[in-house]
Amino acid sequence: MNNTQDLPWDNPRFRNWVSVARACHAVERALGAALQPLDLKPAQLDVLMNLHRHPGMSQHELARRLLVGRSNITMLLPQLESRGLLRREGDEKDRRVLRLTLTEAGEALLQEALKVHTALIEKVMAAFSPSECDLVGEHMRRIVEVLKID
Amino acid sequence: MNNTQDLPWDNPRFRNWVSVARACHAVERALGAALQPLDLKPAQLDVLMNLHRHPGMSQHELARRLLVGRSNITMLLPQLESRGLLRREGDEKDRRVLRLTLTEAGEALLQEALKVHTALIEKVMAAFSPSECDLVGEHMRRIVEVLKID
DNA sequence: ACAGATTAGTTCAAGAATGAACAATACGCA
DNA sequence: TGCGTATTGTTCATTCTTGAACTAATCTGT
Repeated sequence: MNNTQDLPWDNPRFRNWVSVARACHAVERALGAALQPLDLKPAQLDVLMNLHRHPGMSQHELARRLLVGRSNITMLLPQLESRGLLRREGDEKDRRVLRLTLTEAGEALLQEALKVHTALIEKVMAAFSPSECDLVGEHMRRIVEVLKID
Repeated sequence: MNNTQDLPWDNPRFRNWVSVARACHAVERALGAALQPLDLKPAQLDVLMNLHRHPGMSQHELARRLLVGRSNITMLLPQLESRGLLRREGDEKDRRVLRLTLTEAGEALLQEALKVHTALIEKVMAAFSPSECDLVGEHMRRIVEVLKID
């Protein structure tokens, strides 16, 4: 141990954010393992979840929502499309954009994956009381907003 | 919007964890951008931070602490070593392990990077009161413990 | 109407991260 | 002592992600 310098580990915000980041990393890893039987990666599940909630999204909208590059979406979608989980159809009005929707198979797989995902999160968040849980969520959503402005 | 199914978005734990994950992702991305002038990636900063706090760590210990594969460490270290930021020296007792320590240059660069990192986190965590902040940190550390057992 | 600037999506090469297979070393127990 | 097992770190092939350059389509201002 080395604390002779003026370092930020006794700064509560710093120390606790580091813990948040570690926990996220750990949960992401656990989710990847838990999804293996469904042959889905966390990034692919994110796509399915977003398309379920916002059917008809464009690829660009999806990329922004996932905080990811547009090219990443381009690389990600064909895997899912060829598995018959989603459809890409050209927009009539604007022929540059492709509208994305889940197929029946996509919805069905999403349901299975969400069972796994929910179970993991329930386990991990069990120690949060409802009010703590909502408080944290509110703060986190504000963080994303603050950084979006940057 | 599509909420005709029995989906977990009205489950507070689920919805709020998703927000946590998004915020982490956003902060990671912002950190990457902020560290660019120092020619450091977030993963490399993690290495420096851990070696500062635990000098003489082995690569295996470092990998476990970062929740990362050993091979990742093997790929990561030469970049930092060749920049003169850390030393790898064989352990006398056990000739399999390599002990890792920061050089003066490594400590100096770490100080610079921590200024950037701390400033970002301060900005992002500004809305947390001290007690909220500690509460969240405690929960997150417990999450990592829970998953470590798995 | 039309030249210039924007925007959506793709391609491609480069950079990370992963896991399985491997070499060298250490340990444990007869 | 010595044999079988653990562990440490490396290598390598594969997969993911990224950002810059590119094409096609749309919008804007005159």
